[in-house]
Amino acid sequence: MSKKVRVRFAPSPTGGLHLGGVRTVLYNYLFAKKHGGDFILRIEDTDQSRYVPGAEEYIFDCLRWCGLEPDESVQHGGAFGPYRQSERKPIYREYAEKLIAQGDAYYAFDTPAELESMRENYKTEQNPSPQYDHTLRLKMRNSLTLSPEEVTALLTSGTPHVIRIQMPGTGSISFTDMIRGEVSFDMATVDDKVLLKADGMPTYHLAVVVDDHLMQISHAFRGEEWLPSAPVHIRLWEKLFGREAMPAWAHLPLILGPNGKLSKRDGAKYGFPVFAMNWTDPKTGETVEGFRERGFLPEAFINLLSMLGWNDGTEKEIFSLDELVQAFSMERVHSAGAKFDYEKAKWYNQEWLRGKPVQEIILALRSQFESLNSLNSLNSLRLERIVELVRDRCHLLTDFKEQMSYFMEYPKTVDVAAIQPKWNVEKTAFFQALMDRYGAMESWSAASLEESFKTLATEQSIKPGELMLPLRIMLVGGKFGPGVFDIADILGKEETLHRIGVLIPQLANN
RNA sequence: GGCCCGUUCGUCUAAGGGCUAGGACACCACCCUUUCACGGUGGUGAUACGGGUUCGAAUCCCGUACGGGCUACCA
Repeated sequence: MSKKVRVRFAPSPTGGLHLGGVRTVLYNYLFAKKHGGDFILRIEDTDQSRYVPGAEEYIFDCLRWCGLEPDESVQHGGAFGPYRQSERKPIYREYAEKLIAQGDAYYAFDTPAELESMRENYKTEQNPSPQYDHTLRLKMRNSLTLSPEEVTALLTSGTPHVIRIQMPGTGSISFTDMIRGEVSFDMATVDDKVLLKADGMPTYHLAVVVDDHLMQISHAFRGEEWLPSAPVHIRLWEKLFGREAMPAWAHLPLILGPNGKLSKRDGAKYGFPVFAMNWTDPKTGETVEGFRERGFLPEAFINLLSMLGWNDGTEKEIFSLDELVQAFSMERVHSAGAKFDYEKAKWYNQEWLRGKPVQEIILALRSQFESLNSLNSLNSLRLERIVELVRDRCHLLTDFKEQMSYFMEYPKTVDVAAIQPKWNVEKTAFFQALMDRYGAMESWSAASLEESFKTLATEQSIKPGELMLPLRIMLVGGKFGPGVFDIADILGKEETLHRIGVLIPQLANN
């Protein structure tokens, strides 16, 4: 029988969680759940120099928001911990030493300066970036070129060193990618990657192989940017645990920005979020906006991400997470990268907003806008009517703020210029009379307000069309929003009369 | 430069050798609407190029071009 499906994602706590990262998590998650397996989250904190405090918690917060909680992780426990790479340090050295004993790796004592001068010295026009590979390793200071005595002496004296894989200078290596099929590499073109760093921490290359083995990972899905280093990982599997035990690989297509691989800079540059949630770098204080704060619903965020490189073969585009789990298959994941389209992203959110009960929208709005929480229960009822009225005009949760603002307080700006040129004494008279009529009304409803308005207009021989816009400007402040009489209805008698009354003298005097 | 991956409307994509290359976003027009949206109807718009294989190619093969990724003691 096939072993249980176990997939893992290994974020590095060095910053925010971007679109591509969340999508990788999502596809891992979907595949695992579809096959009744586990989704493991391992923290890739090997590079201490870039480790940012708070980033680890941030990653979990993002996943929680998206509804993609791992089954095993630093925070959730599990049988294969620890899940933080820094806490697994001794394990990696053991396997690195094993490779050396087998003759598949070696110690290298080259200093950063020596490496730099190597790259400088061997740089040519044909080869601008020489690699530490089979053509150059015998010219460097390592356990291949030094005598055993020298090596022992350097080691015992505590000389800083790394362990490098020794890639063969001939032959090729190939594997089957679930998305791309057979991929093969000429081993002579692959360099001797560092496996264990001078500080004793593993590089990704060693860690991913050792951990995938120890954590019994059955499927390894990651971004396409890892494809070039796949031969190193395949080689490590061959030498350490055997190819039969190796997980199935899938290299996901990249999510592209307007210019190549999506970067966090693109967000600021083109005006859309690139991170799941706001991320503030504690070192620089710089904040990059997240989809959540921009007003996206998690369902929509997940949905739009899922469709960037995958579809179910039908014309269905709106999927809940549960539906995705059902419909997902790695066979239908694309091989080509997908350019992120913010306009379409907003459309997904609009669709999700449309299908949501008012109460849930209000709940989401309350969590986003503190000011809404101060409303009492009576206003809460009013809030429901308002949300129902403006929801069709909103793509994002944040759009509600603007759409609802004139219900909550007097309009911040009033576009008097839109009606001033056509204002006259007849209109002044009309609105004064309207205030009397409205003031005397017993039943305050949109229908009765409209009827009364039109009757008065007819009596005074003014076309209602001439008066609708002025009324709107008075109540809303601009040329937007739902029907004026609905607005007046919700505003209530007192506030409606106040807003009309305030503007009449202004218009009449100019 | 080298290695690897990729290429269908502007964007996301459907079509796994056989209808007029279908849908969605965006855009345009019209309808609805005495505002702005929503909605409805319709429209513009694509198989990168060149060779093969085949009765027949978007689809399979080769080449070219273009795009992207990698080329760190980062992931």
